[in-house]
Amino acid sequence: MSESTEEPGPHEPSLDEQIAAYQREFRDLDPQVEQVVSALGRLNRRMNVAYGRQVAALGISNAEWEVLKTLVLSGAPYRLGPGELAKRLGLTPAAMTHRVDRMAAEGLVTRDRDENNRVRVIVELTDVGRTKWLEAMRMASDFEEDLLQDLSGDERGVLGELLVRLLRRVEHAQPDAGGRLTDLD
Amino acid sequence: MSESTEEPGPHEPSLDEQIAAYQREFRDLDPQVEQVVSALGRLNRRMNVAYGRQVAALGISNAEWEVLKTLVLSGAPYRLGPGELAKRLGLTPAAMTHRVDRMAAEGLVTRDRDENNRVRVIVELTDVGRTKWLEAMRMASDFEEDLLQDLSGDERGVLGELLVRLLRRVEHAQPDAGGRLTDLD
DNA sequence: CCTTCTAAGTTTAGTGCTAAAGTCTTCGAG
DNA sequence: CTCGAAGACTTTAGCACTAAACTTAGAAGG
Repeated sequence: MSESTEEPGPHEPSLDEQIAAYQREFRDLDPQVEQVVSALGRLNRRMNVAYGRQVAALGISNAEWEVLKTLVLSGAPYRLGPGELAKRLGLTPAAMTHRVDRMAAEGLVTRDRDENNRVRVIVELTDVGRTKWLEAMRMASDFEEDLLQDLSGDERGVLGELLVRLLRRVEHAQPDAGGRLTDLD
Repeated sequence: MSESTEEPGPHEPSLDEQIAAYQREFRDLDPQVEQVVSALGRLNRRMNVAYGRQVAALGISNAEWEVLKTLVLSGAPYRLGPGELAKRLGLTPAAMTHRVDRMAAEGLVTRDRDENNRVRVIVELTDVGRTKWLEAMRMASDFEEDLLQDLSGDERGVLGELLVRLLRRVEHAQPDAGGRLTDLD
C-alpha cells in the first residue's frame, strides 16, 4: 500500500476539537455550555475507569463498592433492605437480589429476614465488608486528592460551589419557574 | 403497628449529609475534595438519566445516540470502522458489532466492506441517522442551557476552565511528577 | 375468620455486554 | 510462490441487567 496520502487513520478528538466539530455541524451550539457539559462527561468517564481499577486491586468490582458505600452511608448498624439499596443505586430490585447473592457469598454482607416483619430482608455489612470499604475509601481519597492537586483551596471551593448549584438545579427542578427539567427520579 | 418510634424508614442522604456521614466514618476525608467529587458523580448520574429520557422520546437509546455523536464528530463523510467506534466509546469490538447490527436494521447507519481493504468494515451515517442526531442535539442543547441557567457567563467560564484543568490532569497524567494517576486508557 | 389488597423480594425471559476463540484478508519472509 | 503471522471483525459462552410475572407476609374490611 503506497498511496500518496498514507491513510492517516482517524484520531480521537481533543475536547477543543470536539467542541469545534460540533459547532461546524450545529450552529446554535453555545461553546461555553458545551465546554462545561463535555468536560463533565469526559471527566466522569475517566474517573469511573480509574475507580474500577483501584477497587479491582482489592478484589471487588465497582458494583460491589457502590453497595458497600451505600451501606456505610446509612450509618451503624449498616443495614438496609435490598429494595432501598436498589432505589439508591438506580437499579431494579431484581438486580439487587443477585448482587446481594454474590456479595453474601463473598462474605461482604449478610442477608437475613427481618424477624419483626418477615416479608422484609435485611442486608447488613460484615466486618470484612467494612474493612474492604475502608481500604477502597483510602485509595479513592488519595486518588481524588491527586486529581485536585493542581487547584488551590479557593479554586476547589469555587468549583464545589458551582457544581452544587448545578446539582440543585437538576435535583429539585422547579417546573413552575418555566424550567424544562422534569422529574429525574 | 403502633411502635412509639414510627419506623422512620431510611432516607436518601442529601449531598451535605453524605459528606458528613463519610467524615464520621473516615477521619482523613477532606470535605472540600469530597464535595467536588461527589457533586460531579451525582450530577453526571442525573444528567445521564435525563439524556436517556430525552433521546428515548426520539425512539433511540442512549447507546445509539453515542454512536451517532461519534460519527458526526468524525466529520463528513461520517464514516468510521466498528473497531474505532468501539475504542472511542470504551466498548469491546464484539459489542459494537451488535450495536451496528441494530442501528443498520433501523436505518440509522449502513455497514459495508471497504473495497480497498476487504478485511475492514465501514459504518456510515445515513441521512436518517444524521437527522436523528440533529433532533437529539437540539433537545440536548436546550437541556444543557437550562441546566446552566442559574450561572452567569463569568461563572460558566470559570467552571469550564476548572473542569478542563481537572480533565487535563486525568488525561495526560504526568507520572514523573510524582502523580498517582496511572494510565487511564 | 376469610377474603382482598398491598408491599417486598424473588424468579423468568430476554437484552446487551465482556472475554475468548474463530474466520477471513492482507502483509512479509523465505 | 507459499507459508506463517498479524489485523479487523465476528461468533460463542457466560454474566449482569431490565421488565414483567410470581410468591409470600402483613394490613384492612366485611
